[in-house]
Amino acid sequence: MKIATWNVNSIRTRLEHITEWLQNNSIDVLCLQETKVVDKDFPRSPLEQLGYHIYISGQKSYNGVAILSQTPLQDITTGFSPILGEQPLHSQLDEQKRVITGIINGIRIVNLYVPNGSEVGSEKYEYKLQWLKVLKAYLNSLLPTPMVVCGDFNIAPEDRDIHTPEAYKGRIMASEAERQALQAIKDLGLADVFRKFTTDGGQFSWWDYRAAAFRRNLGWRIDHHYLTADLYEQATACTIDCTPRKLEKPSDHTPVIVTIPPLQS
DNA sequence: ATGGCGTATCCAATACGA
Repeated sequence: MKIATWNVNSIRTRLEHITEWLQNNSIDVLCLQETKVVDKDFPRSPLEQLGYHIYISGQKSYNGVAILSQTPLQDITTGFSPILGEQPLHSQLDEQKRVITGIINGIRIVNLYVPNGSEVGSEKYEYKLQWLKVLKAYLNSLLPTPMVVCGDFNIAPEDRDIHTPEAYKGRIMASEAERQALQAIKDLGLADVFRKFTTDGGQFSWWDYRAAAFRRNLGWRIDHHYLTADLYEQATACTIDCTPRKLEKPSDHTPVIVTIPPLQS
């Protein structure tokens, strides 16, 4: 079973890239971020025609997540509140549509669009750290079900995940507090499955649109799959597909795919 | 230090991303 994550930076603008990519790759579950569209305007039919069931949580202009699955998902919920309870903090964080989850073959898929954070020390940075703290509680509540937690984390876990780490030391997506917040989540029993297969640097999932960053491979690896121990052991591959990033008018991110055995006992 | 590019929106100039 192949589970992919892809920040598409507007699903309406990227629709042809997405349908073409799905036709060329046997993807069972696709987790999308930054769909940037309200639910009533989500382009369902072109994706349903490819056999996908569609689960969405969108908003106008910003954020928005979706799961496409060849098999129907169970227990779909969106946001923190259904799992953590209706508290003011959770409701407030749920105004931005960044979380959707469901179960397939006994595996819980969690699709996340972690806040960007803008700049270290900014209000948005504090929001990001608070959001990550709530995310940890959210994921803890979902355990011990086997999980694939994937999405755009907007954090480079290590220096080898950044093209020029010394230039970004302590900056947004590389700061110590962000990395510690991510580590606290991993300490629940989740592991970055890309690193099971690849220790190299220079492996990225996002490249700035500016300064010909993609052509020069000046990127960051900020799109990840975190797996519970059982699934991590069973995973047979995790690959970054740079093909869509080469197209005309691409997303600034490219898909990352994990392969795990089809059925869980 | 800034902007560099791209997307969305009250379609023009601004917010936001990473």
